[in-house]
Amino acid sequence: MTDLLTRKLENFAPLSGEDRRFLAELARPSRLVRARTDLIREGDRPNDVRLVLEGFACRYKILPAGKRHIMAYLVPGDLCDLHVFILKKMDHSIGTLSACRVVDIPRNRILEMLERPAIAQALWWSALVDEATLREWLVNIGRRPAERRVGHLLCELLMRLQTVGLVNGTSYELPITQSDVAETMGLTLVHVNRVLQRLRARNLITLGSRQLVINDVAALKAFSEFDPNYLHLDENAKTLERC
Amino acid sequence: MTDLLTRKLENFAPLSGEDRRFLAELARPSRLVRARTDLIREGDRPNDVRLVLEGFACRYKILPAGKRHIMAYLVPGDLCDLHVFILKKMDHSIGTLSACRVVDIPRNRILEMLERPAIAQALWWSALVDEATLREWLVNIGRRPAERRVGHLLCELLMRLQTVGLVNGTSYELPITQSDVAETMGLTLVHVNRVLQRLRARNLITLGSRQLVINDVAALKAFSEFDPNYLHLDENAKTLERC
DNA sequence: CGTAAAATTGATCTGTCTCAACGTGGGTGG
DNA sequence: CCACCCACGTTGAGACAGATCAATTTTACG
Repeated sequence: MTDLLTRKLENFAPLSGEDRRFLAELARPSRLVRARTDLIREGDRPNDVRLVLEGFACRYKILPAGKRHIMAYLVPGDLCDLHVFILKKMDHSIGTLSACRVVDIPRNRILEMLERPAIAQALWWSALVDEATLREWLVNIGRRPAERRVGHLLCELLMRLQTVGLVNGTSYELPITQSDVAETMGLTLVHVNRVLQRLRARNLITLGSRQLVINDVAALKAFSEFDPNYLHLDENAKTLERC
Repeated sequence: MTDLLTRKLENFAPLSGEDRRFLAELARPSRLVRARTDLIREGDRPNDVRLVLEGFACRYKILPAGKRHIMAYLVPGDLCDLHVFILKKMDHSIGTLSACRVVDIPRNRILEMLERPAIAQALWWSALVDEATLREWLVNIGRRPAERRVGHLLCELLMRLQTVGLVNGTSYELPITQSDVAETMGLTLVHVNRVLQRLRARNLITLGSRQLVINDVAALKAFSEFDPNYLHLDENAKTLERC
């Protein structure tokens, strides 16, 4: 439960004991945020970086017609806005989906982090994986039919939550609403509902009361054309290169 | 025509004369690549960074069904794969759409670039803008009907090509195929054709023989819900912050 | 000039949306 | 601790944007 960030970053770069200690201390003053609350809004200039410890948050934009589109999920261990040091204004908002525990990490803390080579490299890795994920989502939404699209999302979350130890066998907590899924996939909530029923009917998943069970992981992955290489999880660099 | 990269980066960070000289020299040994040719493929481990000087290239993935999806356009002045130093394997391919002039910049050249604070900052800015563009595309594909979707793309290209001086008034060369547009927008080539006709009928654009004229920029932007803030062009930082 | 790539047109089909109810479970105030 | 209530999930019927299939015309170019 503790040290999710460490756990996640270690997936990529080997960290020293001191690195680990440093990261563990980051999570010190955390706060609770209720569901459906904005952490930062489009147009704001961010002052610090947020780290999610518990719960699901998301990046989103609101369209002129008032509809929300979700562009990324932030799950425990995820860090937002390393951008802080470069871009002046947020071009999108970040809000919680479920109740969350978050930490606000001030700028100078981040600068200290970036001075530790292993952490810095792992942080860039994480930023690049976020970008790769965006590309995969683009393909997912652009090209796959609704059923595969939703299946793909469930597979991705399985992998991501696994890296922070939030998966029990083949099951994880999914504290979001069907309407959230709809706003993520560019679908209607009505259609998401039917799609989930069809995934259940195919005996691929069991979903109820915020708990997802993937009945047959290999089958769901195959069905959803899920190829995890975009998550770059197998690149546990033993070499420390320059950042 | 020369120094597109300089021109682009200056949009964000003020560069010294020496910075400019440095960037100008980068483009030295350039090569021509014919249309529809891969520059690098999914699975490859990149050795150097590519810079596009002329023509259009794109990032793409091929789906199991054999269909290609384009996830980004690379236009003159665009740099690919700063990732080189972090990620081991390409999770997507890059290929030319039209004939292109490109430069291959070796690793050590890049390291030298990153040692120049102004250039380094501008480079990170550019990477973050690429990511923001991906998010905007996600919304575009996920939520907007075909006509607006295509209009949005044309507006974005107008802005991006403007920053490198490739726009004449309100017109620019668009050396890509309707089928390329289809593969970018998650639409059918047949439907893209009809959409373009409708945009012409609305008197928003004139398009023929690789040349696009936007008849009424304000109208097209409004119609396409185009808000350029995600390109972060107005942030000509006069301050040099730490990277 | 000939030929292949690109653009265009027409007819039909379908996945997803829209609108409109209705069911349900878990939290909260009385 | 029960009853109410509201957010969430579910179901049905009908409409439509965009897909598919299949030609045909136009353009670029060797």
